[in-house]
Amino acid sequence: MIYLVAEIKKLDNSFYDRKDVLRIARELLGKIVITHFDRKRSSGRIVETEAYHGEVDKASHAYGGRRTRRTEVMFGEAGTAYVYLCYGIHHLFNVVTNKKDVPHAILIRALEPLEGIPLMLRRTGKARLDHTLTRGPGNVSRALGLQTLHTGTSLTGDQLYIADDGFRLRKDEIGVSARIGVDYAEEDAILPYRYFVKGNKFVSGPKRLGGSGG
DNA sequence: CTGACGATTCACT
DNA sequence: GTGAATCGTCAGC
Repeated sequence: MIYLVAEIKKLDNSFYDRKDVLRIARELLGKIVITHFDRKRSSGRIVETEAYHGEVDKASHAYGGRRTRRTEVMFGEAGTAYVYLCYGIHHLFNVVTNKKDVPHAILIRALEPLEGIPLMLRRTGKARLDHTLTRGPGNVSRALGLQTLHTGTSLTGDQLYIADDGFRLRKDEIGVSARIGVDYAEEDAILPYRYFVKGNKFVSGPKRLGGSGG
C-alpha cells in the first residue's frame, strides 16, 4: 500500500502571534499535537478547543489582568505551553497566543489519537483504544505525557509542538458552542468560544453538546 | 499559615 | 444524575 504523505509543517510563531484568539482556536482544529519525550513520540489530531480571551474574559485565569506565578506564562510570548493543575488531579494543556503582555490562551480539549497509541495507553492506564483515551482536557494531557512541569515550554521546540499536515475541515464540519465548566464566569459563560469537529467521538461535553453535531 | 476552590473525571445509582 | 478524589494556587490574616 502506498501512502501519500503531505508535507508536515510545524506551526511557527506567526501562527500563534495573531490577535484573534477565536480564529486561532478554530484553525487549531485538524492540526496535530506532537510530544517527543525520551525519544518516544505520541500525537493526535485536535478535534476540540476553547478560547480564553485574556483580561476581558471572566472565564480566563488572566481576567482583569491578574498576574500570578501560575498565570505569568500567559503574559509571555505566543507559542508557549500553559499547563496547570485542575481539581488537584488533572493537568490541562493550553496554547498561549497573541503578543507579550496580552494573555490569550487556547485549551486543547480533545484529540483523535494518531501516533504512539501503546504509549498513550500506558500513560493513561487504559487497556484498549476507545473514545475516552484523549477525550476531555485531562485525558489529553495524560495521554501526551504533559504535566505542570511543561508549562513555559516553547511550542517551536522539538519536544512539544503542533503541526499542519495539510488536513482541512469544511466549515460545516465545525461546531461552535459555549465553553464547558465555566459557569462561574457570569455573562461570559455563554460566549461561543468552544470549537469542535461535529460528530467526532473524541469530542467531550455533556451528551449532544459536542458529539452529534447538527 | 490557613482555608476555599477549581477551564475534570470516573464510579455508582 | 450525584458525589468523591486530591493538591497547587491564591488571598487573607
